[in-house]
Amino acid sequence: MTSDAPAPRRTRRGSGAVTLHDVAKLAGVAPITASRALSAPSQVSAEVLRKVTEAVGRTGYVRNGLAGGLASTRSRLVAAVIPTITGPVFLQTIQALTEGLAEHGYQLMLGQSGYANSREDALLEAIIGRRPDGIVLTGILHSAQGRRRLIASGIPVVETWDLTPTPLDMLVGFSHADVGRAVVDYLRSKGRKRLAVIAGDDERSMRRRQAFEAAARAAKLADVISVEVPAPTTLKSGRSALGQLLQARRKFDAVFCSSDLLALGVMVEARVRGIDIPAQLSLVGFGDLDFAADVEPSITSVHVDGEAIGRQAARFIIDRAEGRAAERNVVDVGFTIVERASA
Amino acid sequence: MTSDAPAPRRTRRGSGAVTLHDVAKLAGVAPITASRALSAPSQVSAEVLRKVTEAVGRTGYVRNGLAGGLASTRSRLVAAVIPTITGPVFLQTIQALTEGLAEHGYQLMLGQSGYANSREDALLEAIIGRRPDGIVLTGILHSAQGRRRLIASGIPVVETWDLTPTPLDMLVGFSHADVGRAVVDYLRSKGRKRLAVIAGDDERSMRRRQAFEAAARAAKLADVISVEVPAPTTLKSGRSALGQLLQARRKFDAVFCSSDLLALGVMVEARVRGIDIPAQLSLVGFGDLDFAADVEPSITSVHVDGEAIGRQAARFIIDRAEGRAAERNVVDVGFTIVERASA
DNA sequence: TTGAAAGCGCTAACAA
DNA sequence: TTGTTAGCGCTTTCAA
Repeated sequence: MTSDAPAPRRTRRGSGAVTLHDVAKLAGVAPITASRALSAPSQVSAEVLRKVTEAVGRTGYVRNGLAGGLASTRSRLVAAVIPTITGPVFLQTIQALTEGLAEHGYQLMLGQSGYANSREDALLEAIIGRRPDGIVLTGILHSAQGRRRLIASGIPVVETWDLTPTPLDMLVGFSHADVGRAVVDYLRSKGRKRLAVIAGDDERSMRRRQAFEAAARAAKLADVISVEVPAPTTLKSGRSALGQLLQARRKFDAVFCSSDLLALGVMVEARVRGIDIPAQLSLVGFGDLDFAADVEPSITSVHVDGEAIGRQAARFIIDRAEGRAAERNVVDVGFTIVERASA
Repeated sequence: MTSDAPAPRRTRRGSGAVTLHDVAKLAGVAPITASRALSAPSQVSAEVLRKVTEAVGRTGYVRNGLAGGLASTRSRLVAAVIPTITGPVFLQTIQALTEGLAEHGYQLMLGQSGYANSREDALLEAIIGRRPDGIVLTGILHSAQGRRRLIASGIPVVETWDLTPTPLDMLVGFSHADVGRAVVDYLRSKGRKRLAVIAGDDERSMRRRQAFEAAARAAKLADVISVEVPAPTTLKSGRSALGQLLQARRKFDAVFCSSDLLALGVMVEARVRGIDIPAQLSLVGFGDLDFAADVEPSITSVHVDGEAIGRQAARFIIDRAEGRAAERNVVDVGFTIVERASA
């Protein structure tokens, strides 16, 4: 048998992995049929399904998502942008998001923007270039150019952990201003009148702080004493912030911290200085991290359901990707003040 | 002018985004030339570079990474698998990894395997399907099938936070057994003789614990009293574990905890029970989290440079992806015991 | 229910 | 230095 087929003039070898083509050949069907057997089994006869499934098993075939994404313009990739993974605030959200996505075959890409807007534009470009089916933003998008680009890309966006009046697209969060006001109410109900606040210098902490200050003013309380600390907040900055508050030489009987870590720092420092919490000083944290309930005294904290935020964000994006119309684009998950020993 | 070109028989509309083709046309060059201008500017004349850059600016072109990845079999995607993002241990590693990758245009995909091996196989399939240029494993890969699959995929793998004698591929970590032994030495040098340990039930914590117990035995100390707590460890489980140790009604003058969170729990519980740390009880944590230095008393802890691990993992993968031969496949980052007030 | 053809947007291989 | 051609592996469109 002479082979007089022209020799291939160029060869390009791919990854060498098993392709759908191989599976189809082994199963004795066309590639497209094998494709359907895998992605829409109901559209295919039982016999074909069997043969394809068997061929997949024998070859160890794993679908090439890049090729699939290119062909279908659905990458099943979702990007999440957070300021930094080291801050504990968003972790539950990211966890729930990852899981919610994984259940539907979507994979999370993680990007860190930093608390400054330094890397933001580059990050956004890298993300958009991967053609994700959605982008989840936690924390503000600083750069106007970035916002424009995102909108121009047409990629569904979910902003989280906030409730802006002008969402880019979809939104899951709660009102930080309401938190500030609610904590004032709470402290007043405990008979506290001289309020202080320790807050990170990130956008949202500042919003809580401002509302806190305004509410105190509205309630005719003494001016709130404020200390600003750099984000991300730490136990250490909580300690030194309490020191600063004391130096101000104005009395205060309650402190609202913009994170539980700060609150813990205040607690440590207060003990060192012989200040009794809650007798002399009420303490309210934010975030209701795991440990808040288990330190002594336990920390009263503003609880936010970060998990619900992540789950809802996943749902938003998947619904959009699968072409389901959403009933609404904004979800307010609210918050609660969990009363414990510290206040 | 009659157009008698045959009408296109099928049309398929892509994402609608600007393509390299558009950019090339606008710049008056061939697509491949535009491609080179963007990915290897040095291979292109200044004039071409200028025209292409301008065209990119005017169109807002963003490269389609899926298409590029498919064509070049280099996705510039790297997957990281961690047990859960909620445990604070790996965060610094993930952060450094993300950053190290981003600097070179690589993007991180995050997967959570859970501490059980439940989702592991599905996760691995989802990851391999994305054809990442590398996979970073933090935490053990339980499933044998998973390991086989990973190897079969040919994707570079970096295992981290450990030093196994039989790495799948590349490895950055330190010896957990050495940690256990070093802590025994340390406590002995402080005159402690009756040791206890509180350890999470994950693979590596157990390895530290076993070495700790063995070293105590080798040093002819009394048998170590052990309490095992479920991973991920919490402050709460640290508190109750101290309670359990005390119930054992055997004296002990030092506790080694498999995480700083556990150690903090022990500290809280000890204070509640009137046990003086470090006078009556020495306390050593693990991880040297942020807060360890700032609580009262500060916590002596085993410091591991999680950041270095992440950076090295990024370097490993990028070197491999760019075809640079590595000098070595295993890096031991070691650890140090940071002496503080608690021991 | 199955298949043939075309092409998603890019880059490797080759040629000029 | 630039361009031509041919895919990468999959899924959409259209047809049977």
